[in-house]
Amino acid sequence: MSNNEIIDLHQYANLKLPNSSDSQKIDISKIQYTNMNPIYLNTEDALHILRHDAAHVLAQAIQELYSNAEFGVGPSTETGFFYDVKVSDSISSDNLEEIEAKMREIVNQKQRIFREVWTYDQAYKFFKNQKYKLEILNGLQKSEDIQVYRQGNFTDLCRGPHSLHTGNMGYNFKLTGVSGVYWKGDKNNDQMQRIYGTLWLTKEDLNQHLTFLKEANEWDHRRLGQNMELIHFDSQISSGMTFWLPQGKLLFNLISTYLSKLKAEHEYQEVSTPFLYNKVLWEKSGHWKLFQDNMISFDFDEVPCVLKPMNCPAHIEIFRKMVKSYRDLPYKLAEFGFCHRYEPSGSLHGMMRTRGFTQDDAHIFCTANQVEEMILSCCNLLKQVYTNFGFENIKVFLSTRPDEFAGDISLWNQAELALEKAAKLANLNYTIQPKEGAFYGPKLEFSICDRRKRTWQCGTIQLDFVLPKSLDIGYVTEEGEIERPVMIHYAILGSLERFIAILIEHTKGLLPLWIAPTQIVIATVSDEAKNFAEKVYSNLIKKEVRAKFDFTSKTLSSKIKLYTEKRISLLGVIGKKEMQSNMISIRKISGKMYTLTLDELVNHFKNLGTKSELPLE
RNA sequence: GCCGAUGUAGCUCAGUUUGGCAGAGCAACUGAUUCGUAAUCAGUAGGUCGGGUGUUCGAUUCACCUCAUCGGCACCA
Repeated sequence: MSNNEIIDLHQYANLKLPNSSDSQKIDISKIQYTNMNPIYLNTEDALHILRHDAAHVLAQAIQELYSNAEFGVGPSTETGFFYDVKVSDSISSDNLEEIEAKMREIVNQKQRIFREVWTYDQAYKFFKNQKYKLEILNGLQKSEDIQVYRQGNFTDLCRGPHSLHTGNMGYNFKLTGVSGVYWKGDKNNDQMQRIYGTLWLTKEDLNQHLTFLKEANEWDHRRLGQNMELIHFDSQISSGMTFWLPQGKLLFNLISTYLSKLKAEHEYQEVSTPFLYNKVLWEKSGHWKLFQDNMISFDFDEVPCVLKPMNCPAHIEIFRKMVKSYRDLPYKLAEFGFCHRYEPSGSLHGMMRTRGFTQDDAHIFCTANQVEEMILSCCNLLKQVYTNFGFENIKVFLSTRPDEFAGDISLWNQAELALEKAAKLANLNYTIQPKEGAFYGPKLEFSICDRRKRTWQCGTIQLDFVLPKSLDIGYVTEEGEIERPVMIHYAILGSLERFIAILIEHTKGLLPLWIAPTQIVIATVSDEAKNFAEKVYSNLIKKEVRAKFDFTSKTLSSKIKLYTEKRISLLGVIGKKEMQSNMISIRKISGKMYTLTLDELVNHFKNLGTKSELPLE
């Protein structure tokens, strides 16, 4: 065995170890092993083992520093590791340095990591003061061998694998944070603290990751949206709500107009419905029972009222008024509906999670026979929109029946099958999320990641056999019978606020030109160019190019800096040179330069379509 | 809602350790400058130090409460 092999041979070889009432200290050098692939230090394969080592070293350090620490679980993660602990005085982020120093000490000591196999009773006795470890033991069979790993004074119930000593994990790690968690993720359980760390094979990888975290801050939509003068938040006067500044509202309108047009092409009819409703409606629909904590409600004129958290019951109301016969189906409604939800304070997050947001909502009322075709067309339209916005990597989830649901199971099964079939026909690469569906039906969810790689649900297609029944709507069939329509809830972007936030983060503020609220700024080099610049600007405006101007006496350099910070893609520079040649110098934010006539420039904008870039090349 | 951190000028942030007149840069405003691809110069103005209560001769600073934000957790029709 070479020195830099770190494989935990027992784990990988699946060796049969003797049952014994005594703990077995296994010395690897005495084990015969064949047919095993060794894992070497400094390989990707080793990384998750080393991160798991780091979790144990973290726990060991905490055990030494906090005598009364109780431990939960401590796995490796995609970028590092964490350990859940409970100590009598809580651990603050100020304590991390001290813990990290202790960890480095343990790494330095290269403590041998032993794998041991105990009996259930032995383990039970050993962990008698470790409440959470005992709970884990309770979940195991009494006849099972219990595997533990031990290094120094620290022994942990663990499936492994681990490397051979605490030195292998190296020093390329950093504790990154502390957060509160519930034991087993259940809010009814004890509150514990999770200490997070990140660990990499090389110093460069570590620094790269830390830089990534730092840069994620820079491209945060809250910061960028403010620099770009799109949005404003004032949490003291309206927490969890967006103030759209003029440029932001323009962006919002450009996106919603694009969607309106597209939906009209697909025979959706746009409607607008009230914000405020009598609570009775939501009691009937079933929402009140399940979501009253998240609905904003109050008495108004002595009537119990609710601000709509969604648009479906309102669209059902329109269906009731407008649709009588099977001839009217499928009936497709669309609305940019502003919804209010009382989101928990800790979940608010810029425009990603707000208490007031605009759903690009749509509902299709159809017959059972039309369902598949409708869902398929929903999937295809959705794909087209995401592609136009430049999102290629969207995550698709199929969420199935939750424990708390309405309606009967056979309808649910039918609905889940229909969604799955359509997803396959649309070539969607989806993952099933068991029990994550809405109470009234299963759903396809379309999620995108933000700059920090957090996933946010945007689009959704939900099948619903329940609301048409609870709110009692029907249509007359060919045979003259009354039948309930099937309802499909359909949002392409989901919340416009959330989608725009993600778009800002993805593009680092460089919005695709076809929806950039300001497409170009015309800037003068000096006052003598002002007349020509004015002419250029007014011509662009006449041709509906979203241009702005800057004829101030600031230097060109300072203008470039200013509009780079505002994330304006194109700067039209006009000075003496341009005046004389009757040309416009275009500077892309990247620094690339072009010289065009006014007509050429206008034509480029005219031919833009939904392309992100001007075809300047 | 929970754990931890944070809240000072429009924005980014010092100052609080040890209580004693509220600080800087950028932005804004005024004036000068007419400049060629990421910051021209000078001047002026701008803050109840998130809010409340307490301790104190005196609180931005200390204590308690509260609101909000950030990183996570939980929740997300």
